[in-house]
Amino acid sequence: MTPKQSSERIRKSPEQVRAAVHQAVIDLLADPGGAEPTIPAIAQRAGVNHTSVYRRWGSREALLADVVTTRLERNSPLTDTGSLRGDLTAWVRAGVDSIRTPEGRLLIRAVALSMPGSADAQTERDQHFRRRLQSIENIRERATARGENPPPLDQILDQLLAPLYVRAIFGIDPPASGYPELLVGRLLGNKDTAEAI
Amino acid sequence: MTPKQSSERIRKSPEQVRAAVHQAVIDLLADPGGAEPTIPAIAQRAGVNHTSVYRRWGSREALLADVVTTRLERNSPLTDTGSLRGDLTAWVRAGVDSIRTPEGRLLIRAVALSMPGSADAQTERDQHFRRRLQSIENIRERATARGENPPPLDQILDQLLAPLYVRAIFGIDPPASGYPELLVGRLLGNKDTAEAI
DNA sequence: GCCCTTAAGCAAACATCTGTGCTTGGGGCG
DNA sequence: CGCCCCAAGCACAGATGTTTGCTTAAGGGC
Repeated sequence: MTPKQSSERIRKSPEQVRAAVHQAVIDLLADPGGAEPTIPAIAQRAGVNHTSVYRRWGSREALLADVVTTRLERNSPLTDTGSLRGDLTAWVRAGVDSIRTPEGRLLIRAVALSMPGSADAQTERDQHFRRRLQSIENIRERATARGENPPPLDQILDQLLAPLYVRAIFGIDPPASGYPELLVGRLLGNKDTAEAI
Repeated sequence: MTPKQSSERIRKSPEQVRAAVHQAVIDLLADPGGAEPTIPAIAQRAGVNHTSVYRRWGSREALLADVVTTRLERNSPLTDTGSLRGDLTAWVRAGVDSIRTPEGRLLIRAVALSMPGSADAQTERDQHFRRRLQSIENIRERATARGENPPPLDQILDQLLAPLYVRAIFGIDPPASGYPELLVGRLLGNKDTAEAI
């Protein structure tokens, strides 16, 4: 086994390719000046041949969907705080933190918008959305088990998820502080909390 | 001057080009099976030369923004109903009607997705958004002139505009009836004592 | 240790999008 | 009626993205 010289071409393993490409997507999305990253650009950044990307993922949308899914899988903050209000607030706070970073915003933008009207894309989009709603469903079920009476899913969609997504997509920063409490307060009613308007 | 035979090339007037291209964008967006329409595809569908499109609009984003703006301009239902609640309800109802049609949904989706992270695109996006918010601002100003106390713009964004946009983008149908009243009711309070909060 | 399947790398063709110089039709204006 | 300017159309060139055939390294199974 000759030690790999600097001039020696080394071939990445499939797992290395996967990791490098994922990281490259994140990096390029997070770059504020850059436009929509193309597959050749991603491949170059990752240091892999672009044909490897084409053959493995097939399309830009599939690649983005893979990255986003992996990413969201990692941070599902389903900690049980003991109350519906606490769970929802934590959930929103995680979302707010996520959309504060350019990377998070652009990931959401990417997944929300990368799928055109084609049929299979619709399926993928639905799956993404199902995942997001599933975590809310878990929170609702826990609340029901506690004897609380959670609002219907539609209302949570309108009042918690929608503001986060629209702000992420259009790049509108949420208020600096207290935003999770504000949204949840509007949803559940402002109880004894000293809220500012 | 030979009368224009069928084989004779006839040149469209600028206004005809504009109309044909706009219609082509709508048609291609509304086609469920189609992918993101490109400028050559749009031009071909419109029966104009693609260079005409490039020279007049310059970019795909600018074209889409133009179509959407024109479209939204047409149905700006800024009728004065005499009350803040009435004005807002009418505004939401127009939005709901718009996103019930595939064409309306896809237009909103298109304008949201057409702007990448680049700097000038950010400007265009802001302009689009400003237009939408401007009509809300008008409603707020009228309310203030009447002596009513309208909620801040941010709150209207979160509670009226965001649900509409998210439902449009993700293709989630709004409730069959009473949705405008429901959203406005959550914003202003469901009783007629609207100064609660 | 050897073979065999898998997938990365390479090069080249291929398709598509984007932009430019030029010609010419069409409508407004004197 | 005739001139002039604007913009649509055309042909072509350049850039970029996409796909394919082939070679060969890497890792697993026997």
